[in-house]
Amino acid sequence: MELHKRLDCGFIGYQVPYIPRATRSARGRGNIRKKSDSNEMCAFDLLTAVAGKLLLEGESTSNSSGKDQSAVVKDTTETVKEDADTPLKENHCNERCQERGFFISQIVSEAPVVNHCLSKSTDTLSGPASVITSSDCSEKLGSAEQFINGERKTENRNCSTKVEHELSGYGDFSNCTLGAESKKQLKINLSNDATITTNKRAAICSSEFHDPWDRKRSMLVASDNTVKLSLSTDLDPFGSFPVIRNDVQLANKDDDEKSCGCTQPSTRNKAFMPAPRVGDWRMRKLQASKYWEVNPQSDEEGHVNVDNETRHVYQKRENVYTSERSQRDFPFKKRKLYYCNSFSNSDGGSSDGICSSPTKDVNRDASGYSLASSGARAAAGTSIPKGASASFRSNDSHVKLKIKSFRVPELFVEIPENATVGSLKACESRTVMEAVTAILGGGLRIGVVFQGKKVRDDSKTLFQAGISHDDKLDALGFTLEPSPSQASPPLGPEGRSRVLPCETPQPLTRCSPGSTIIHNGMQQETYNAFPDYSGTNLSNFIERDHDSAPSPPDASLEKNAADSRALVPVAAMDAEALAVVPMLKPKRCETVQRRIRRPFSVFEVEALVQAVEKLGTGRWRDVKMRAFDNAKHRTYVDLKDKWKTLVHTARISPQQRRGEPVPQELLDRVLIAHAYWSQQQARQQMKHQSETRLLL
DNA sequence: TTTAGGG
DNA sequence: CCCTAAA
Repeated sequence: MELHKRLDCGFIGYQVPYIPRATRSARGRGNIRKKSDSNEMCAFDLLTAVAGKLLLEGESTSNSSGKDQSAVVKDTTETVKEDADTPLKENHCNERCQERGFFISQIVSEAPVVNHCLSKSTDTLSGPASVITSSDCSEKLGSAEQFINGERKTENRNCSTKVEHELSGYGDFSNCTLGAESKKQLKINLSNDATITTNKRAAICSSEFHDPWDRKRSMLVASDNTVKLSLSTDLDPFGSFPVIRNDVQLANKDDDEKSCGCTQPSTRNKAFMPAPRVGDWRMRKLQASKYWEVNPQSDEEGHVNVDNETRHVYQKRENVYTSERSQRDFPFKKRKLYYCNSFSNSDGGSSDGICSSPTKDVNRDASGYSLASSGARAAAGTSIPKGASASFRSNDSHVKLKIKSFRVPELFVEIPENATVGSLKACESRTVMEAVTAILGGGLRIGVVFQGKKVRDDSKTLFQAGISHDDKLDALGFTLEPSPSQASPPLGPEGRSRVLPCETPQPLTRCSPGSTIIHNGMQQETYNAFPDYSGTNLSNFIERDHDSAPSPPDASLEKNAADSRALVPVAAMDAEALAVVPMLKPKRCETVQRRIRRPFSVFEVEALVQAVEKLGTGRWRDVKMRAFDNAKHRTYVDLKDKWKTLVHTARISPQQRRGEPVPQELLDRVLIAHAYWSQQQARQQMKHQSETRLLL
């Protein structure tokens, strides 16, 4: 049994230390498209660099709960269980998930500079694309709100460890933080006449990206859609919560050799399968469900489709390798495909399901936004208002952009309790690597948000878009989205698609961190669903939830979850058994929404009184079934509570009563019934007592 | 799961 | 309404 104990460890944040950047942007007129390029490359290079090489240290991230947790686990051969000093005991695991974390430090000097894309597009690069960094170093914790727009907040307690690199000057990155906690900034200087273009090409480039450490590209299945990274935290109306369907594989590098060369990419695209969830039934029940459209061709390997739901049928582990291999190859080939077929395929969210709907059209331009067209427009000299000439007075009319931080979704890792700390590190490292690469490796699109609105017209100059150097930096933001090429499987050209549910924790959920997915080696099927607050269906579900008719999505989810539960295999010891799963926001779990208050109507009171008169107090379940059977939102506890208050109300003077007045007649009946049934209860007790006495 | 009772 | 001990 012990073997199957798990440790659930949350991976909460990333911090990316200073990464030298070799490439300087070209001179000349900046063009935001290129700027997007550079942004993209910023993010991408940065993260890939991080993903490429990680040094993982187990470290507590709890900032307040005692020093015992802050000790770095050093002995990597010690088993977790034996390590009494580590807060990794199973019992505490769930509660402490959010307190524990890993800090990833990178050997900076070894971080290669990744220029793949950039160099590719060098020919078109021009402009003062200087990248300036400031290392306004980590302000710890609490700033997660930055990422959240309006009321949608998530408190991501993070593992903020301060990295205090100094500003490194022109053309360098310093301290980009992947995580909610830091406010490190990455500033980009753009000239004011740069144009805005969200670039597809960059995404394509990214798709073709080669890992500097020569990791097998096929190791990762990039997220298929809706990866949203928030770059501009304050302004991005969509990206605050990255909705991530993060199909991460935990492939061992070494596994590549082991695996057979089965490379039928079309046969298994588990990357597009949602992960099964196990855990709290209630949570599952309350999960909102979203749907992704995916290509139906992935339906081998025992994936069963029922209606709009996808079930997973695990196959034996022996098959995993094979499928894994092919899985890994899948994105690789897909990228190639897309490279050839780039533009047509990257026009935005054709396969986007509801999940991605909030942003799927970020880059969509009614006029089309192909590289060519925007380039042409730019070349033709997009008309500039006469007044705009002022902005060209000097080259100093630059718009400063800043990227406060990158947010990378939380990961949830499960590891056997008797695994060594070393394996924990190893797995975490790999997990993180792959997660990051999965997110970014698929390529990113960049959207521009100005003053809360998406700027769609890529051909506009910054000036035309109203982005001036006078503006506060905060007015301008970016959204990062997954490259649509990853979103729509190139295979299955007929375009038939099915809908996959994607779960999103909803506020009503009471969740424990430990109740998330448990998963084994087939990480292809693991995905991260981050709460997408902007999702339309979520609110629907919430509303539906407390009204009578069970909604189909709920039902499907339950089924799905049930299936998953049955199919989750026991994890083995090896690292492959580790899973990447979403860690539900701890804070939001705490902030379980109170049910909305629904005062009883007189009609309801009447029904209640009647039922109680008949059945008596103490049979609330019967009362419920008798009088409120179709009022799903009234539980028997509610009825009992209401009776309680009714009795109280009846006893107090009418002046003291509040709310909708209950007819005195009803209150009288309440008192009568209450007295009667109290008497009955007392009699019952007397009876019992006398009976027992007689027996004695 | 229900009941009972405090918060 | 929530929470939870106890049945």
